[in-house]
Amino acid sequence: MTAGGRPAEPEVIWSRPQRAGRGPRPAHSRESIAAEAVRIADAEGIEAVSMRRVAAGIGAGTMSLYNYVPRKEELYELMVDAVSGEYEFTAPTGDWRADLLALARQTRALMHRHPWLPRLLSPVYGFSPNALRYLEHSLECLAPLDVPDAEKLELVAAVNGTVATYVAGELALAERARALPWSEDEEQGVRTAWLGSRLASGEYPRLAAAVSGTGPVPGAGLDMAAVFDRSVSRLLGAWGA
Amino acid sequence: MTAGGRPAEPEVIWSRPQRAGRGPRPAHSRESIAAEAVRIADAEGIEAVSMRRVAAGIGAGTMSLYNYVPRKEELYELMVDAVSGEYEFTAPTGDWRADLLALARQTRALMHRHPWLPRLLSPVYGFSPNALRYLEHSLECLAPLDVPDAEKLELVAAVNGTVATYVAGELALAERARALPWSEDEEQGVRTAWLGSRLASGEYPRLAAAVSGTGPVPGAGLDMAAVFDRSVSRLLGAWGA
DNA sequence: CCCCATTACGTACGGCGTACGTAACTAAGA
DNA sequence: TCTTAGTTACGTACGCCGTACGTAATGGGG
Repeated sequence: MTAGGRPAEPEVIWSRPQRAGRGPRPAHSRESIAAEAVRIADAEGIEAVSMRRVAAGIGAGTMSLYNYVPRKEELYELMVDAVSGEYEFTAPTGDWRADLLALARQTRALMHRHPWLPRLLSPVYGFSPNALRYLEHSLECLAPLDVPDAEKLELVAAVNGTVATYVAGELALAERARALPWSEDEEQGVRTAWLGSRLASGEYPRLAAAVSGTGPVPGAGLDMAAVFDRSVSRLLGAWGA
Repeated sequence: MTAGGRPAEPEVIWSRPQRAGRGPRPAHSRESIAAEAVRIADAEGIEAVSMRRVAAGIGAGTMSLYNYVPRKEELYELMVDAVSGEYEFTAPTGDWRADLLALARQTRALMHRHPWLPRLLSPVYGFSPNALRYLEHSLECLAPLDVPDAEKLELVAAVNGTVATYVAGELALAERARALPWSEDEEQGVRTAWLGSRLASGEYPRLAAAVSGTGPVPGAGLDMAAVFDRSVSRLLGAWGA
């Protein structure tokens, strides 16, 4: 082990004790660190989250942060778990499809509050404490569904995948515009113009016909919430009786 | 416009001419640049792809690359389009579900060949030339399906979302292990141990029961290809008659 | 033929993740 | 109670990164 007590062995951050027995009491907590990182990401985008920024934000020296978070990757894991704590789980109603749709709506709202979340969501973070609470609650909602447990987990994964992809699409233009020196409208404008010119080439007749009805962009004037509900409901309809 | 001819205005890289009329003939092409970036990402991971590395790889000065690619983000866009060219489109059979499943299998194989692809896939890249070819072909396969065109695009998006999420899950442990100084087995070991200890706490009874059958990990001994087919087929089953 | 847009690219700046060394601190063991 | 070993805090430094900018070379259009 190095002088600073920073291990280079495989570990999961959640199994690390927050407080070791021996030395001075830690001046910070994982919660406050995660909260600061989330604050920065919400305000300025995920690319503004750096070890230096977060450390400064909680009033610590940069390298002190490494006593709490072994790598930046683990900081991301903390962030995802922190916002996963925002779910409000209510008792299952008995209608598992309605319950899962309500959960999916919560996920969508969560991602709109934290637009960096879809990008950061990774299957390897899927076993953080709050992720486990989420899975447990999902299984509780799925109690009335008579399929093997393994398939229930598949169902939850499928729903979450659909939700993540859907909301990523909703947020994509805005997120990209925030990271670049021009506005979302300008971004949308050049993309639409490019697409229009390609479609006018006649190489993609079916696509041209398909987008001629609506705008080609993910949500020009549509009620996104309604489309979202419909997509998730359709997926849920593929399971069970 | 700056001295170097590098615009800071909104634009889509695909609408930029590869060759301007005036000066010396460009020594490189977008294709070769994208190919080099893909080569690096395949061999050493997406985080090894830097403007310096790619420029050096094609035998150019670092800043020369900016004559071809205005920002690193656009390099990613080139990469995604480049590998999207690996699809082999065959004539629709008339069975749209089979055709779309075959396409989904190709996507899965593509992502296994280029494990960085799921991470990089972004809805804003969805209109690159090869993405348009893909969409056009998908619509061709969906000709027998009698639903509005807009819904067909929704269907394609839903399938791709499911595929991306699924394969990201397949690759997650391996990709994370490659980026960290330990092996996939070690990574899997510590994650499994952590999960086991949490489940043993009794806080998640349903989850504990659900994972007691199989291992908790995405694919311990399962036939992933079969599970994949089943997931996609189920989704396809939710559409049409 | 010559002008000037365009290509090529070296230098430099501010930021990043993080290895490492050192000093201050405190709980556990003698 | 005193020692000591493990822990926290954090400054410094290294090697990367993306990219702004300035300058020299190049070659097609008027």
